[in-house]
Amino acid sequence: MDSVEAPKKSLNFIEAMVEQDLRDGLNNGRIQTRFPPEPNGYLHIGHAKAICIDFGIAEKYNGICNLRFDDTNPLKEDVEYVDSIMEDIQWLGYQWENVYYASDYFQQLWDLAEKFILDGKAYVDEQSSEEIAKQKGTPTVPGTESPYRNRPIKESLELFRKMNTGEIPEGKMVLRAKIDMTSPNMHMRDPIMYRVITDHPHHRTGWTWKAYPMYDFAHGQSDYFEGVTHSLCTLEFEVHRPLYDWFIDQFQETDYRPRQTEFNRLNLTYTVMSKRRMLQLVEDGLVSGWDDPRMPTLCGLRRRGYTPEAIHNFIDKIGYTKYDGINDYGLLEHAVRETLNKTATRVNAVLDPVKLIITNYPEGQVETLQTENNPEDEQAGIREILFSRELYIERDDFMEDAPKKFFRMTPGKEVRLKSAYIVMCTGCKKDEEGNIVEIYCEYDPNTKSGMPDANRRVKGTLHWLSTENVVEAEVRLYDRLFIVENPTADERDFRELINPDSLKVLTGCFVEPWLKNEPALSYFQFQRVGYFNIDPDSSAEKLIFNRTVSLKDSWAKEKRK
RNA sequence: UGACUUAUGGUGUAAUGGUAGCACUACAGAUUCUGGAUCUGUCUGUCUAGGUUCGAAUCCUAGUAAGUCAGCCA
Repeated sequence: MDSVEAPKKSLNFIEAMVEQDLRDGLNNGRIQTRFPPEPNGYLHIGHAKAICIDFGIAEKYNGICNLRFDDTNPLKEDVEYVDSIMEDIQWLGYQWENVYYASDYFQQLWDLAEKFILDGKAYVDEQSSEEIAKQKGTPTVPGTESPYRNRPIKESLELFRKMNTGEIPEGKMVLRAKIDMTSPNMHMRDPIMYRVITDHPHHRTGWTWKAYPMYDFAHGQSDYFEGVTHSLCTLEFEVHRPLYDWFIDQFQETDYRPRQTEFNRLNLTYTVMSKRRMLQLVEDGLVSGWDDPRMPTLCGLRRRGYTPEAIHNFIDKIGYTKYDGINDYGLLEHAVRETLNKTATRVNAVLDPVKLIITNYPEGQVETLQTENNPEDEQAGIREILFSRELYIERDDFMEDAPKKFFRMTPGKEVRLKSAYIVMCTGCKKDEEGNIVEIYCEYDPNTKSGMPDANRRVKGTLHWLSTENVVEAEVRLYDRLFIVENPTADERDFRELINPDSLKVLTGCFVEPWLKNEPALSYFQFQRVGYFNIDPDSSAEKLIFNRTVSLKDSWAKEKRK
């Protein structure tokens, strides 16, 4: 029988692996993932990619996903970030099964570390970090063993305990796994498991601990304690995997074990994604903060007008592979346009207003016209707009001497005023400097939208507002933050590569009056212009809109020719 | 010159030994009361060289190129 089912969307390699594991009956068919942020900064679109796979896999295969804060470095972490991270995850539409902290496992990790010492698999090294680094060798030169490597187990155990009492100053001792100093994998050359941090409290455990586990010892073991089956992370942890597996090999008690799988991180053109660089942008005042609408942070994108659906749409398009490429910023813009096109209410807004006078329209007359809220959505309904003799139109929509392909207002030509009448341009008035101050036209009363004559073919349609019925607004036009595709790869400092036009603030713009009562973050399509949302700093007294993304503009393209 | 990983149009991603497809971009055209959206079409691709096979983007070998790793960061 013929069927018209949509072709099955192919699985990405992680989904394929999970389905294979399920077929193999691995871990009794249990699927558990985790999203493990370090609470030391704000989440960005790259994290969103990780969140979507971590939570998405759990959701798709009836598993669970926990949120686990990887808080093993008290120097860098703060509660301040915990709340914003949770907010961003929920904004994306996900709910974790449990919230855990790596610091919840400090005792368990400690006991495990002692077991490693007792088993002769870890030792306390008293050398300086410089000495340890020197002995580590290089990728091409094998390392040499520490003189403390074969000290008595009892000695290591005593010293390890002292590392946690404050008796041992910072930097004087570390606990190291005893693996192989000649391994071609640097991470296997007796990696550090614990270091001492005495003069900084942990944001959750305070002064309880003086010895803190390193990522490699904390992360995999936390996965194991929690019962994670699929530990998904980005490509740079590939070389850590042998160590991840080695630790678990040493104490694994049943068939169960977590498996680490790496996927490509998200790189975006015209964007910097590293926490360090983003922090510099904030600290140098190059952006207004972490939630500056030009930032790739989730709070920045949210303020810019991106919706969770738009983010998901984008993440769906880019996929998960092991190839470390760079994604087009244009694809992100396409994703948000595609999403908002279906949902954004259309409104009239005139960003650069000039007065249009309909000379044959009765003075003082006001008509109430109807217009669609969204032609892409029949459910969206219609609303009323007021029409009168004097209107505002976009300065760009008039040219006194227009080229042939200019389909807008120019003397002697007809254009349609959206949802109103067809008008014929008759001229304009200029000031002494030649600036156009008024444009004149005559309307055809028989061409009101809905009337038979309104079906006349007219090339251009303009948006407009009645001068009687507008409210003023500030409009912030945002564009990509950098002028080069890959600021990180450029030899110049990335701060010199900032797009000087990434923000243009327009004042004296006009919008439909009802918009002043809409809540912050509401989003709209300014008809023929772009997608805009209401900035959180906006108020009924002072309306502020952010441009999320412009509409595609084939006239701009035509003009360039 | 070590280990690990990767290589499919300009970009991202499919094809799981059997017709190289999709999306974005670009470019045409149709259509349109948004120069938006929608629709149609066009351009452009399996890193190289060997091998296995009836058949290779896919498997093997070698090369080339790229990424990651030498924090008491994660």
